[in-house]
Amino acid sequence: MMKQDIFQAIADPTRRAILTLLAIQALTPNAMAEKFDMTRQAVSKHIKVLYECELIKPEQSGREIYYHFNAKKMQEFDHWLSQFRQNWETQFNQLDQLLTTIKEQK
Amino acid sequence: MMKQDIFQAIADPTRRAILTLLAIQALTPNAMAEKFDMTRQAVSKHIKVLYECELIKPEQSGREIYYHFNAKKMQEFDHWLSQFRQNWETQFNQLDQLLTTIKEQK
DNA sequence: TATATATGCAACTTTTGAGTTGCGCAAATT
DNA sequence: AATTTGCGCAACTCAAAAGTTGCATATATA
Repeated sequence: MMKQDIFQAIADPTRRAILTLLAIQALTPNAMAEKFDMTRQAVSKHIKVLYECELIKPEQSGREIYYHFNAKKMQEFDHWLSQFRQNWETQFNQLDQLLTTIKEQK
Repeated sequence: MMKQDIFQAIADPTRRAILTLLAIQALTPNAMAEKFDMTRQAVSKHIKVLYECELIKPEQSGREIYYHFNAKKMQEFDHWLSQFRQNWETQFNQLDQLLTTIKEQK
């Protein structure tokens, strides 16, 4: 498992749109293909990428497969991003200080 | 401006490493190239991508260019992620409830 | 049982992107 | 002034990824 890179997975705009859709409700591959102007097979390949990095989960229902958004996996991004969070808070505090200093000089 | 996609920029592992480096301290292209086993020109291309989506900012100093991490831009990513945050909190609450129910049944 | 539908897999083409080599320009050094 | 150094740009190669067509399989429906 984890054949695919989660960063690579969200790099594609179509896959991001799929994730946004699935975050609202689970859908079958056919239903997704109808939403985008794309063949079913093309969507199917995106699904494979998203599935392999565990961003979505399949739920078999007869011959249909409903794909669900896996929120837990999305948190990996959040974790990666957190290394910068300290940094941007600092940069903004510095900006705040600068603005305050300018104000006081007036 | 904004020729490059921020998601695309982050998709590459080398560019992610560059961002991590620059979040700690500003560096010149040559300094970055030394960190990775890569030609300066290869790094230079990554710099271009990161610059064009405003994830880094150049600071000219003589003939050297120090590139700084732009924390503000990274927040855009955070913003995109926030659409799922509600979702994953919900999914975890549901999991919590399920686990609680199972416990109570014992 | 025959047929239609939903899906995944494989082969192929086309596009994109990472990395290299070579060049030119501007700032430092001699 | 000549040379070295730091950098960006353009052309090229090569690998990966997006999308297509065709096919196989499994589940419904007639």
